[in-house]
Amino acid sequence: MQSVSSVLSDQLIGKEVEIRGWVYRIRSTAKMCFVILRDSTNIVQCVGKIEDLGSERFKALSSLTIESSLSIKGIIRKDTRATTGYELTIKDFAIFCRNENFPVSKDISEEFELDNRHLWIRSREFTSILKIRSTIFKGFADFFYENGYYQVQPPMMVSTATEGGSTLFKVPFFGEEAFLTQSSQFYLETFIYSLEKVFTISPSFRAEKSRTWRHLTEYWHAEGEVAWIGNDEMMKIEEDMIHYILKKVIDQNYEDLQIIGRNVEDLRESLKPFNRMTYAELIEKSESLGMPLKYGDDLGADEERTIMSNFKTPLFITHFPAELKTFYHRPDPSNPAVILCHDLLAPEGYGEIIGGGERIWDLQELRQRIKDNGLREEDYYWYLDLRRYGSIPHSGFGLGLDRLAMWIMHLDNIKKAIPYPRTIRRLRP
RNA sequence: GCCGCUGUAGCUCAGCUGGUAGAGCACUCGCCUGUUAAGCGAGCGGUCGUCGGUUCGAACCCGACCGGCGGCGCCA
Repeated sequence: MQSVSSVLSDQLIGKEVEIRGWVYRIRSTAKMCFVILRDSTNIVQCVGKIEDLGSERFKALSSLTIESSLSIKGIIRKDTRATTGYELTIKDFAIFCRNENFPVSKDISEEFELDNRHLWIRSREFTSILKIRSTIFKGFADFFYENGYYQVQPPMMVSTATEGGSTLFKVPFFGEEAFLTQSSQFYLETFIYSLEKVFTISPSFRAEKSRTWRHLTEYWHAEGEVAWIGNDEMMKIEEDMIHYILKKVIDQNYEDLQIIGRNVEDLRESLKPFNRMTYAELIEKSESLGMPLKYGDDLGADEERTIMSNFKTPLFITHFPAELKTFYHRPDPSNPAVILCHDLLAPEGYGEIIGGGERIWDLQELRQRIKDNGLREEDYYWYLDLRRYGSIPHSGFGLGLDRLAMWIMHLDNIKKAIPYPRTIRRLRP
C-alpha cells in the first residue's frame, strides 16, 4: 500500500501501485469514470474503464459518492489532463464504505462549516491548515528543546486566578470550587528554580464573553519562563523563536500555504529583524501611524490593526505605563512609572500575539503591588514563596498559538485556525 | 456586558407593501468515448427556528423565546 504523494513519481510510471483513501471528486461517462482519490498526502486522478472492469464492477465504481472510502490497484501514468499531473488506470478496487450523501458540498455557509467541523476537517484547505498548525506546534517545542529548555506540565485545574477573577471557568472539585487555568505563568515561574529554562504548550481558558475575530474561550497557550534574563534578552529569544517557526513552515508547508492562498513573500518579510518601540515612542508617532493616541491609552483592536498596517514585520512595544499591566510585571528601576515588559504585534493588521516581560522578584515590591491591586496575599502564598527563597531575576512570555497560526496562514477569523473552536456560543462538535 | 445581522428542501438561496412554496447543487434512475466541483433528461425532497397574537387567510405583519453569525470592550 502506498501513499498518494508517493505514487506521483516518474520512477513509478508503468508500474502497478495500490493506494487507498476517500473519493474527493467523481465524474463518469458511459464507458469510463474518473475518481479523484484523496488521502492525507495529496489527490490523484484515477480512471476506470468499462472494458477493464466489466459492466457490473464499473457500475459499482462509477456510482460511488463523495467521501466514500476505497482502495485502488492500478498502473500509474503521466497525464497532463489530470489535476496532479499523473493518472492511475484502475485494474482493481475494493470499497470500504459507500456514502449515501456527504453533507459537506460546494456551497456551504460559515455556520454550516462550523456545525460540521468534524467533516469539514477533511477538506483540502483544512487539511493544509492542520498540517501547518502541526508544524507551528512542533516548531515551538523544537526551538526550545534545541536551546536547552525543558518542557513542563503545569496543572489545568487551579484554585486561584492569575490576573483577576471574573473570567474564570468554575469546576466542581470534591466539594470545593476549582477553576480552569487562564495562564500557566505562575506555575512556570515555580519551575525555573529547578530547571532554569522551561516552556509549556497547554490550553488556557477564559470565560470572557468575547465575540471577536481573535478571541477563543479555549486556546493553546505557549509559555516560556527563563531564569537570569531581562526584558531585552527575552524579546531576542522570542524573535528567534518566531523566525524559527516561520522558516519551518515556509520550508515544510510551502504547498499547503499555496493551497490556502497565503502569500509566502509577504510572510518572508517577517524573517527580517523585528521593530522595537517603547510605548512612549508609539504615542509620539501615533499621529503619523494614522491613529492619534494620548499617553495612558490602551491599545484596542482598531488601534493595533491601524498601527500594524504600517509594518510588514512584527513590532515589539515595550515599557508600558504600569497602570496598563497586571501586578507581577517589574517596574523599570530607572523610571518606575513604566514597566519592563513587551507586547509583540503581528503585521498585516493581526495585532498582539505575545505578551511578556520581567517579573517582580523582590518580595516587598511584589507584596506592595498585590496590596495596591486589592488582591489577597494568602491567595498567592506559593507565588510569594518564590520571592522568599532564592529569588532571582527572570522573564517570561505567553504566546497565543492559535493567533500565531491565524497570522501565519493569513486567516480572517481565529475560528478557522483551530479545528474545534470554543466560543461563548459554540461547544460542539 | 453592549450594538448589529440572521433562521425557508441535506446544502446555497429566491419568494413582489398577506392568497397554503420555487431554483441551483446534492442524492436516486436513465443518456453521454477523456471528465476537470462536466453535460442532458426525469425523480426524490419542506409543520417556512419555536410558541403565541392580528386576519376570512401568515414564510410574509406584531410579540416573546430559542439558535447562529459579525462588531466593541477585555486579552493571547
